[in-house]
Amino acid sequence: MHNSGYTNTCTVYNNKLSCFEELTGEQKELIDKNKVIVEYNKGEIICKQGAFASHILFLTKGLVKVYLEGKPKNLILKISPDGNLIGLPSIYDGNNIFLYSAATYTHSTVELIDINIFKQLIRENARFAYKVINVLNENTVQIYGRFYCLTNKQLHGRVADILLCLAQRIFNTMDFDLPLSRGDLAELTGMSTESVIRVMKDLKDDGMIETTGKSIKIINYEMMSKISEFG
Amino acid sequence: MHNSGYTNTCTVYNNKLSCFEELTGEQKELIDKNKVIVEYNKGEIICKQGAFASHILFLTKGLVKVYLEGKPKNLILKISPDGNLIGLPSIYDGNNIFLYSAATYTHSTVELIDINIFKQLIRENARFAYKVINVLNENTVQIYGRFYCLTNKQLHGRVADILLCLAQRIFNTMDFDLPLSRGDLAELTGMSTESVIRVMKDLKDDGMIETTGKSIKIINYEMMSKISEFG
DNA sequence: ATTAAGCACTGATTCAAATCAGTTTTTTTT
DNA sequence: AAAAAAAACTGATTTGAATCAGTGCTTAAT
Repeated sequence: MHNSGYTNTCTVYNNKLSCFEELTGEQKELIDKNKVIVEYNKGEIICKQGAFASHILFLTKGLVKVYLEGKPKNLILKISPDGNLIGLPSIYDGNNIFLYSAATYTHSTVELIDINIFKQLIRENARFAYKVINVLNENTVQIYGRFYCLTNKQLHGRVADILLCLAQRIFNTMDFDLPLSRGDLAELTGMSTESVIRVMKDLKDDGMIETTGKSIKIINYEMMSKISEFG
Repeated sequence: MHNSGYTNTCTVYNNKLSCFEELTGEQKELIDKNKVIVEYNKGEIICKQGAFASHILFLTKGLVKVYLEGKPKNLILKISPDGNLIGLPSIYDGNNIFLYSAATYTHSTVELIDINIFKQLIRENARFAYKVINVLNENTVQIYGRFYCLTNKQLHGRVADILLCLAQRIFNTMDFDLPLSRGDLAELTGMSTESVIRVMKDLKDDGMIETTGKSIKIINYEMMSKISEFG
C-alpha cells in the first residue's frame, strides 16, 4: 500500500487488552462470578458461526484461528494469540449470533463471559465502552489490512506478509517453530497448499528465509518487507 | 455461504442511524454547535486515507465509495448512501488517522462533526457508546460479507451479488438507474472492466437482468440469488 | 455541425495460480 | 520395529480471469 501502514494482517498489533482496567472492583467481580473457564484441545472449535452467542470469549492461553465458513474453503479473518477477546462483533441489538467460527491451533484456555453481563457493563460504564470501541477499531484495522493483502497481493507477497506477521506479532522473534502445517498456511494466505510450498521454496532458495521442518527463520527482513509490500 | 446470511456485501443493511437518539438535548446541541456542513461535487474526495481525522463525517445526501488506496488498484470497502457515518474506525486512542479514503459518486452533502466532541460524548454517555458499538458491528458484518465475496466467489457470483445489493440496499427497487460506470462496477467487484461487461452480457443473454445504458432491471431474482450464493 | 474524448463492447492472447497426479518424507499408530 | 497415515514436496496440465488490441457508440467540447 503506501504511507498509512497496513502491515498487520494476521492479528491485531497491540494485544495488551486494556478495556477491563476501566471496570470498578464491583464490575470486575460481576464478570468473575459469571464466567466459566474451559480447556480446549488442538483443532477443537470454540465458537461456531451462526450459533447463538451466549458468551464473549477471552483467550487466556493458546492460539486460535477466527474464520468464516465457506463451501469450497473457509476464509480466515485473523489468528488470535492469548490475551484477546473473541466474539465482540456479536454484541448487537436483537439477535446475538456468532459472525464467525473459531478453532484452536494449539491446546487453549478460554474464559466464557456472559454476553448480557458484558452488554450491561458497556451500557453502565462509558469508559469501558470507549475502550471496547478501541478494541473493535483495532480489529477493523487488521481486517482491512488482511482484506487488502488477500485481494491485491500475489502469492509471494502474501506468504512474505504472513511470515513477517507471525514473526512480529505472534512469536516476537525472527526464528520460531510454527504450530501450523503448510495446509494451515495455505488456508491463512488464501492459496493452495502446493503454492505455499513452491513460494516458500523460492524464498528459501533466494536466501530470504531458512526452513527446517516446523522451524522458520527470517534471514533477510528488509527484502521480505519489500516482497510483502510490492508482492 | 450457508445459513448465517452474509448477503449484504456493498453496504450496511439497516442504515437508519439510531445512535444520535441516545443523546440528551444538551449533547445534541454540542454536536450542532461543532459541526460544519459541506457540499461535494461528483468525484470529489471527502476524506483521505492516512490524513489526520479531525472529524467524523455524516453523509446527509449523496452516494460515496469508501476505499483503501492501493498501487495497481484501490479496494472498495463499501458504498455508502445518505444517513451513514464515515470515519468511525478513526476513533482510537493516540493518533486519529483516516483508515480509508472516501469519494463521491454523486453530488453529496456532508456534516463534519468534531472527532474530539464525538469521543467525549462516547466517554460521557454509555448508551450512546453502546449504539456506536452497534453501528461498528453492523459495519463489521458488511465487511466480512464483502471479504468473503471478493475472495471466494468467482466473477458471475460477484456481479450478481453487487447488483442484488445495489437493488436491495441502495435503490430499494429491482429497476434502477445506476450512477456508476462499468469501470466503477469493476472497481466495486474487484475485477477488470472487460470482465464486468462480459459477465453482464452473459446475465442479460440468460434473461437474468435487462440493461439499457445506465438502467438496470433484475428480472429473475431467484436465479440471481443462486448465482450470487454459489458463484 | 464537427471534432474530440470518454465509455461500452468484442475477440485473441497471456498469465498467475489452482488442480491433478504422482513421489518422498515425516509422523503416528499398531 | 513395522505398518499406516499424514504431511511435504514436485512436475505437468488446466483454467479463470486479466491484459492487450482493437471497433463502435455516446457524450461533451469546440
